[in-house]
Amino acid sequence: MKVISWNVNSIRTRLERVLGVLERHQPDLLCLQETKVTDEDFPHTALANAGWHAHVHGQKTYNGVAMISREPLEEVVCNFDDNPVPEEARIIRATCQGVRVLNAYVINGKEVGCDKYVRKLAWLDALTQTMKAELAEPRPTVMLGDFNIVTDDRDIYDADGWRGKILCSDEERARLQSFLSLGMVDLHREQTSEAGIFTWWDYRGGAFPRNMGMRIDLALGNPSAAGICTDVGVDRDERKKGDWEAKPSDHAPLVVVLKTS
DNA sequence: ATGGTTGGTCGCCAA
Repeated sequence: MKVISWNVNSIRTRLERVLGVLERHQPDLLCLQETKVTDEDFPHTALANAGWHAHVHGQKTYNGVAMISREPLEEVVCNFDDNPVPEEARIIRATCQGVRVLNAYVINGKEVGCDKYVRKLAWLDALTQTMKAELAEPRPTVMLGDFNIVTDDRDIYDADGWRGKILCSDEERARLQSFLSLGMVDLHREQTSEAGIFTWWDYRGGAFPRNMGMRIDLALGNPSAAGICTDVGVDRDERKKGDWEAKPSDHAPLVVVLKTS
């Protein structure tokens, strides 16, 4: 089964690209972040006409997550209990072909120490509790999405310049470690230890052509999921395409392949 | 440190 995670940065602006990714990759499941649309205004019809099911958890203007699949998903849950920011639509989970999938859009945090940063850490702490409860089930479980955290120096173009700053602080990395302490592994890092694999490039300053990026979109899996994960890769072409005529998202899709029976 | 681009929405906020 193929699962893709992609911060689409507005599904309405990039609907044609979403349809293109679905057509090109033929995934079983596409997990989107930053759909930036209410459930009412989500382009349900266009996706249904192309043969896809969509489960959505959105809001006006900001955030928003969605799961788009060939077959209907099971056990769909929006949001999570004890969320310190319940009004922000940042997580949706569902079961696809027996695999539990959590699709998360982690708070950016803006700057270390500010109120948004404090909320980011609290939200991640609460998510850890939800993750722990999910892992009580022995089935393959994957959490993927835009984590807005750079794991280590290999995952950013200028590690020294960013050290301790937002996305790279010890406190954020400790929250990432807490997921690993639950037994989850970074499925991408199971495949390669190579430095300079990025999933996001700033729109500003020609960051993409200069490859000034970061790996902040991740796929974590429990041992059961890791055991059947055969490939993880970044669809860099999707970020590349589009110079000025067909605008890309600032994130590239992260493609995860699991060998399900 | 600022930079400076994009999206939603229409004066800015967020990333």
